[in-house]
Amino acid sequence: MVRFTLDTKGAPFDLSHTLESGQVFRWEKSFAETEGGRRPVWLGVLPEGVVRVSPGRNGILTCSSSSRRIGAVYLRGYFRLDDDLPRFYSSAANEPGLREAIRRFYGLHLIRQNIWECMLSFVVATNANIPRIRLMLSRLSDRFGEETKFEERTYRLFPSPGALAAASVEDLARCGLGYRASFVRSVALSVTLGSIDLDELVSLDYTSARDRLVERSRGGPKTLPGIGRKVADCVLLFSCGKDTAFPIDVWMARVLRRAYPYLLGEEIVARLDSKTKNNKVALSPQVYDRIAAIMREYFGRYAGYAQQYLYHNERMGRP
DNA sequence: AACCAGGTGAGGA
DNA sequence: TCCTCACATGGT
Repeated sequence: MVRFTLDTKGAPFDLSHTLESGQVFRWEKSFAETEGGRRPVWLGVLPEGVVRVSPGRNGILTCSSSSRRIGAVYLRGYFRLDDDLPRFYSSAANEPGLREAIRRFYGLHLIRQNIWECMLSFVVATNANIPRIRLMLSRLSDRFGEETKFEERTYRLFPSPGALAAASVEDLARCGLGYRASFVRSVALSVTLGSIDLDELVSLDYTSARDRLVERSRGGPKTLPGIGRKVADCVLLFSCGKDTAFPIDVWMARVLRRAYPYLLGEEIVARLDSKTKNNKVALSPQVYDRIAAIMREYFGRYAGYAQQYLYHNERMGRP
């Protein structure tokens, strides 16, 4: 067991907003009674082990972890505490759509998470809601992840590519994955066989990395089935540091339609208004790319951050 | 009890 | 190239 503290003074950081904003799915919140009142305690299962984090007075986080590999330096990188949020905030100070979101979720950070876990998480996330995503990932981990101990309790780490590649589609489906089970297996296989090099994505520019994730090889089968533009953008933003990535899901489509119709133009607004039989927004790859390009140009360097604030604000409902 | 969910790939026009 | 639709399953 390793105890340490993490000083977040000098930079806006809100642990709960960050962990509740739909980027990561293997953190659980509880509460502890202290002399100062009730405070949140977050327990996270990371690739290197288990960690407990609780925000205290003066922006000091009290932490303990199961591994020496998870310490203050690690979490500083994971929570991206060195990001210049004040600069993002001042660049958005007069932006009508963002102002409210920044006020409500002041201190929300993008997280830099493990690429493999992030990729699997958002493959599984397609056409599902967040509670269910958490359930699927927790079942996958319980069934295929390595055991680890922390404070007398056992946890299961996120399963490795090899562990999932070795599983049968039926066994994967038993984790409640539905039709995503075959995607999960194929993606795990591609990573295991080296058809895609995840670490390389970090060094590529955004467009090349996106293409690497999405494209099929010469009309052949996709190397990464289940990974389209939206999933690729999530992976690039939440795990590869591509801060101009701008994932567009149904919530983003809604807020963009409402708050930025003048940027999108009539044609795209009409697309966003049209629904399929299933009452879903019809976002073809081309329209997705056009919207993302417009918003990227509008928000610039902080497009990814803008997306995350707008997304979370929309999901939390407007007061 | 419908309707929805951090979408995608297959198949047809 | 474009559009439409099925898809499993748990949440709300």
